[in-house]
Formats: sequence, C-alpha cells, structure tokens
Amino acid sequence: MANQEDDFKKVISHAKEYGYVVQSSEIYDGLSAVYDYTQNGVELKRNIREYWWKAMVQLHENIVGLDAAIFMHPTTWKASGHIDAFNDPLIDNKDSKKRYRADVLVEEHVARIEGKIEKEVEKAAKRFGDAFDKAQFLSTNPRVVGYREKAQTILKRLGRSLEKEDLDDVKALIEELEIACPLSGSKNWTDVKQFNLMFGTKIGASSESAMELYLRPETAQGIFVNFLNVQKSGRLKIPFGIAQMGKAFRNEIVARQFIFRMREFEQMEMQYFIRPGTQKEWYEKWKETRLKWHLSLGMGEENYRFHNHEKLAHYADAAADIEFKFPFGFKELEGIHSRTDFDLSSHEEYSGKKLQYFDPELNERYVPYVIETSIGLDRMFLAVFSHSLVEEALDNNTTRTVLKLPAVLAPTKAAVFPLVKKDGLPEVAHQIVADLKWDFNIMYDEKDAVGRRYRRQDAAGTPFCITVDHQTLEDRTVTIRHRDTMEQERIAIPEIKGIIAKAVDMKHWLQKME
RNA sequence: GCGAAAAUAGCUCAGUUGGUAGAGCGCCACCUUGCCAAGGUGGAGGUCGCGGGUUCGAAUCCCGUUUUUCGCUCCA
Repeated sequence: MANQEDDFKKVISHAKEYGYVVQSSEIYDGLSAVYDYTQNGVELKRNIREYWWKAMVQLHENIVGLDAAIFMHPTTWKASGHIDAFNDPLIDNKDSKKRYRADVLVEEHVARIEGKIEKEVEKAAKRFGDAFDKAQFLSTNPRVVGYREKAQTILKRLGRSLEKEDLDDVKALIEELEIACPLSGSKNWTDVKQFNLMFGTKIGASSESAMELYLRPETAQGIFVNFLNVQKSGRLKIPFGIAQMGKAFRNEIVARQFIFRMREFEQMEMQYFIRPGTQKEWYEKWKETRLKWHLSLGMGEENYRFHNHEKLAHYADAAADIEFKFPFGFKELEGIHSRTDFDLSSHEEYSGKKLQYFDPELNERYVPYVIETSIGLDRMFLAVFSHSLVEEALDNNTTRTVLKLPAVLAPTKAAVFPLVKKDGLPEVAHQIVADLKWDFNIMYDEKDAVGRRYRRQDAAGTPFCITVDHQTLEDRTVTIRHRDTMEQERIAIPEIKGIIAKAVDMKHWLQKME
C-alpha cells in the first residue's frame, strides 16, 4: 500500500516536472482539486480527444458531433433530476465520524415506528383470528393510532423543514427523536449542512432581473435538448448517435486523487438513440465497442474490467463501468448506461415540446431509448499517463525513467539532435525539423551529451530521437532511436517521415479495434 | 466534512538541545568531450506554505489557516 502511494506521488511529481499537469493558481497556494495542463499535458489531452472523436464520430456514418453551451436553461436540471438528486442535507456524527443524509436518518426512524405498527398488527391478528379486521384495528387501536400519528407528524415536519431549507429544525428533529448513530449509538451530531453539487451563478447584470443558472454537471443534457434539431437537420435515422466533449462542473464534497476527481472536468459523451426494446442489444454492443477502443492503445487487457451497477441511477435500466487499474486501484474510467427514454420524456414533460421520432419502418412515432457512453477525459489522461510511467532496470545495473505513452498520443513525436553543436550539424538538424514540423510536433535539442538528451526525451514520452552526425554530411543518413527499445537504426533522411507516420498514425492504432 | 501524515531552491531531500539556510540533480553562460543521464569554471535561484504567539533570537516550540496525500464518507 505504501508502495502504491509512493508510485502515485511519483506520477504527480513527474507530471509537474515534465510539463504535463500543475496545480491551478499554485502561486496563491493552489485551489483545491483544480489543475492546469501545461505544455505537454495540453498536447496529450488534445491527442486523446482526437483519438476519441475519430473513433466515435468520424468513423461512424450515423454519429455526429455537437458543442452545446455550458450554461443551459435552469429547467433543464429540473427535468434531468439533478436539482433533486444533487441536493443533500448531510449530518456527521462527531464520535463515529460517520456521515449520513439527515433526511434518511429521520426516515429510517419512521420506518422503525412503522415496524412497531406491523408487530402490533401481527399480534392482534393472532389474538383475534378470522375475526380480525385490519383496517378497523389500524384506525381504533390506541397504541397503533399513537404510532401512526407520531410517524405522520415527523414526516410532515421533515418535509416542511426541508422545503423551507430550515436545516436547524432538521437537526432539532433528530435530537428530539433521540436518533443515534446506527454504528456507534452516539447522539453527538454536527449541524445539518446542505450540499448542492451543482455550481450556481447568475446571468443578468442587475439583481432584480438576474436569473439563477448552474454550470452544467454533465454534458449529456446538451445533447438531449438538441435531439430534434440535430436529428432533423441531419436527416438522421434511428439508430444514430450524438457525441460531445466538454467541461462539466461538480461541487464535490471530497474531490481528490489528483486529476481523478476534479471540480471542473471534461467529459466525452455519446448518446445513441435507438428503438425502444432494443436497448439490451445496443447496451452490450457499446460495452464491447468501448472496451475495444481502450484495448487498441495497448495498455494491457488485464488492466481493464467491467463493473456492473447493482444500484441503478433514477434514469437507467442497466449500467456498467469500464474500470482501469490506476495507481490507487481499479477505478471507474468510463460508464456505459442504458438511460431508457427517461431524459427525452422528462424534457418533453417540462418543455411541453414533442421530442419524438417517426420511424418509417414501423410507421409509428415514439420517444427513442438511449444508450450513453461517457468517459472522463481527465481520467483517461491519468490512466494513460500513470500506466506509461515506468522505472526500467537496465543491463548495466542502472535505471531509466521512461514515459511509454502510446505513440499515437505522445505530445512530441520526435526530437532531432545534432551529435555535436558544431561542424554544421545543427544546421542540418534544423533543416530536418523545418521539414517534419508540417506533419508532426517536433522538438530540437542540442544541449548536453547526446545520451542525456535521449534520456530527457524518454522521460518526456517522445517516441523517436533523430541524431545528425558526421556521417550525415557525407551520405544524408541519420540514426533514429526508438524510445521503448533504445535501439537505433540508420536511415536516409527522406525515410524519417514515413517511419514516424507509421508509428503515430491514428489509422494504424484504431484499426486494431476491428 | 472528520481523522492521520506532510509542506525548506525547478525536482528529491538534509538542517543537532531554538542562534536569521545546505546538498545532489536540474537550470543559465563559457570551455571541453561526443551515441545512452557521471568533465571543468563561473552564475542565477529560498522572506523555510501563509498569519499570529512565546523568546533577546524561530525553518525548529505553541495556536490558527491554506494546500497535498492517505483512511472514512460521497459519487449520474
């Protein structure tokens, strides 16, 4: 475990030192759970985005892209269920350090009272036999009537207090009922606090005309509200998909583990609209397709697994995660959810607009069902980065630090060195850079011994190093060194482009999915 | 949010019973070498996370605070 922790710390400090990720606003002591992507990080992130977009949009005739705004009409979040589901009154027990939802604690207490009623009913049923009239018993037995009144009073008061956001009264209720921590039996509670997981803001300059807005907590709703616009203008026929990448925001109570869980993060989502009743089949299909996408990067089949959700969200009839083995264990990387017609139907209801599709084959109109694939770009970044960082033992009893990024994703594809910075070698190296930079992100370096330059590029994740030496001046050949094997070969300058292209071309990588 | 640990140069860290900061690597310049991180010379870079307190004197002791990591918790 300590080892795991150390490994993760290495990942974080490597990310900083080699220009991938730093903490936001570091000079002001940083901002909790917010990170910036620096010069290499931004390239890696872009490459992951492109790899996804190519696979999900451009390689599918029936999937199109979308870029919806982060701000959305506030009713969107009523329809999606976020306003209800993302708003929890929480309370901590000071002795056991456990956190509970305050409303759930009260409801559980009421459930116990109802349990007592059940018992009374059972006892009475035994006593009276066939003559037992349950309805009458419930309304006349003084003990039961007392219980029922008590339960109702509690629930009413809870409902009222929650409505008014009177959290002090919720706490008072818990104290009056002498509700104890189920774990420790302690009644030593903190105040009840409201946690809203959506970030709120306002649109409109003056306070009277201002409209309360939220920063979107997921990108999916931008797709749902545009469902008809895209379907009609694109003349799309079911099944079809709409894909979107973009920022989403969640005011997580605990945001941790570097870029794994951030308050501002980026999602890459695709909503696939299908005929009702076919969701099982498409759900399986997309699970398989998405796993293949991950495997195409060659980061080891053993590092992925599916985790099927037992407890489903309010909108889903099936859900699974693709988990990846991060430095801190298997954790969710991507979710594949069968969202039924929940979202579109809900938007129909709240907007009063029909969000339906006319299926010419069935000659019928319906609200499509949806399969969602949703991957966290930052998590994907962390998966690729942490998996690629290795400390490699060499034959001569030394080690080297290599960032074995899949070449297709590497920020810099090749570095070009003059063996020495004289004798006209830098000029030739510069010429090679000038030629290659039209096709690839290329770097030039002439500082320090060439061996050291190789190692620097290893640590930064550059798959190729090209060295111009004295022989180059005679026969126009250079050496090309491979990051992962450290092997070198001698090639003619015009061959460079083809060798790099073959290694970094998305086509070659994505064709592994087939 | 609770609990634990940590914060000193870009990175990794040292700093004794309190006496106002060091190393290695890295960085910059010049010289030298030239195919796998190891030459020489010179140089830049730190108000020791921040704010208080104790003290003649605080990186060091005390309090608060911020950030990070771990555990609990939560997770569409």
